[in-house]
Amino acid sequence: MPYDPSAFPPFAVTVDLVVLTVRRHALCALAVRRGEPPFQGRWALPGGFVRADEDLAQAAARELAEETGLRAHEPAVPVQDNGAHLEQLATYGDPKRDPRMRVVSVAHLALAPDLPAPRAGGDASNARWAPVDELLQQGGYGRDGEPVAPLAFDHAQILADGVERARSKIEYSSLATAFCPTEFTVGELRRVYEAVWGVALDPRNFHRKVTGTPGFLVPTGGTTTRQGGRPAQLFRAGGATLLNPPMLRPEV
Amino acid sequence: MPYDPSAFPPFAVTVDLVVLTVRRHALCALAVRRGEPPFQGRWALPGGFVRADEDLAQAAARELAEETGLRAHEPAVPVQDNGAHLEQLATYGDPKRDPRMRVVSVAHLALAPDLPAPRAGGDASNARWAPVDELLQQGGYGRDGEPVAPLAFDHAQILADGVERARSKIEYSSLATAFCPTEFTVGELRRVYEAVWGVALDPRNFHRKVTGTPGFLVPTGGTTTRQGGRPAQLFRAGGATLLNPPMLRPEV
DNA sequence: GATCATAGTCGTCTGCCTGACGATAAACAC
DNA sequence: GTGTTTATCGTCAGGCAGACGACTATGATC
Repeated sequence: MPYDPSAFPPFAVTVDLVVLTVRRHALCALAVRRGEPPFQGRWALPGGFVRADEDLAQAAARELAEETGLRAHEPAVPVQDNGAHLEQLATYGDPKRDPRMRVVSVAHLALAPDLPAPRAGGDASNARWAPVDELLQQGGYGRDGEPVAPLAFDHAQILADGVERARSKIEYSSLATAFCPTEFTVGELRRVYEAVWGVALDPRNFHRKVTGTPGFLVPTGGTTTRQGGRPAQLFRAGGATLLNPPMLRPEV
Repeated sequence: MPYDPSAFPPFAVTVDLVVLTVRRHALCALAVRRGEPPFQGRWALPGGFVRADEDLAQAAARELAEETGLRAHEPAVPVQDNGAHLEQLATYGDPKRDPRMRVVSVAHLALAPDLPAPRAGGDASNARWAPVDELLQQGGYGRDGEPVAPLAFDHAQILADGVERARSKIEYSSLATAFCPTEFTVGELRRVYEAVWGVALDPRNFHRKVTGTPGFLVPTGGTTTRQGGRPAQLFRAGGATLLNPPMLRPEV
């Protein structure tokens, strides 16, 4: 017994993705250049329509794979083998958020390790990793001095919400490891926290904290000297998803 | 320049509400009885279609007012004058969640002080406050011994997600005061935490904690003896929304 | 090869917060 | 008055976090 279609207004439903990674000590997000109006030529978050037979999480995972080649992991599953963490973020449905028609967008948040340069439809100039600070500053100037146009639609708000979610979630979950490759050092993990929070952390206290939190890190036995200096132990992400006690973001 | 309507599948978009309150030491949710198929006669969460010119938050506030008479407060605004806290919870869009057609539901979470009995369309027998434990137990028996049918659609999942959100959010925010009337005692606030978390808390340590957290509680100067025993100081919710340090849920 | 710079790891100390719990205070019921 | 209930203050020991000293193991430089 289908509804009478005239009994409710029809909506288009899309998924938009906040894909975050840490590159060169900076928190970066994936941005794609819009090829058609509205906001033609402006940067936007990747996204697309949800298909008729598709769950929201499936649609987000499909878009993520199309844009980055990443496979998505469910939130509950520990991150492994270069897959990305993917979770629902929030839903945006202001009647005027898309000038063409009524579009409700279910935004998702993905956390990925550092990746090779992205390709959007094979065209590298239409997709890039950009520091979130740069994407979020309104009407400012980028690192290269050229003016920065704000993101299309309400994507600046969505990105800001995604960044805030990531910042708070690495406090009490092991999600920071989603930014790291399968094997990583304590120092690399610390640089992730420093980039996401934008603060400097004491290496000694950080080391004590993460190695002392049960289930967070599992030593693999290997060592590496990637960063120079004394070789560091390698770790994998442990089974714990909730950290107890949590990592504490330093006061303002 | 509207989209070609054939370029994407049409969706119906609804808002569903998890309205929580604390009654008689139990965390309760608002449930309404369905008057038509599917799931006719079963209990469900209140909700309805988003209108063509309505934002998602507006739709949720409208539904909340229709069901309870409560006015909604934005998440950032301190709770006052018997308004309820209202925030977006999550969005549910499984293609099969409604057997009639493709419906995407943007669930919202509302926290309200103890209220008089609800009325749904004026009919009291079709709306009630039910303990969440009772609504969530699958195929069990209620307090009166009669069998409990599970909630309609995927509403058990939505309710469970809402309860979990509330449980974790009162840890690090002042949201527990949304369950209290404008003026309340430390003991009343403690009973809110005990009901939501389902644990017993030490009255002395709780008192020290909440009165010592800056910005959480503001004494009004009055006292009350509502609960019997020695008169207690009355407080209002302070301006702080984020508690630092947070309230800690006792270990399992 | 000695020295230096870099990064990692282990300890120590102090202050704060927490949980456990004793003690006192102010109302009501009998 | 005595008992009961709830509120409120205090004390004490253990744990964790921030500040920071010390030592280790590598590569770079002279």
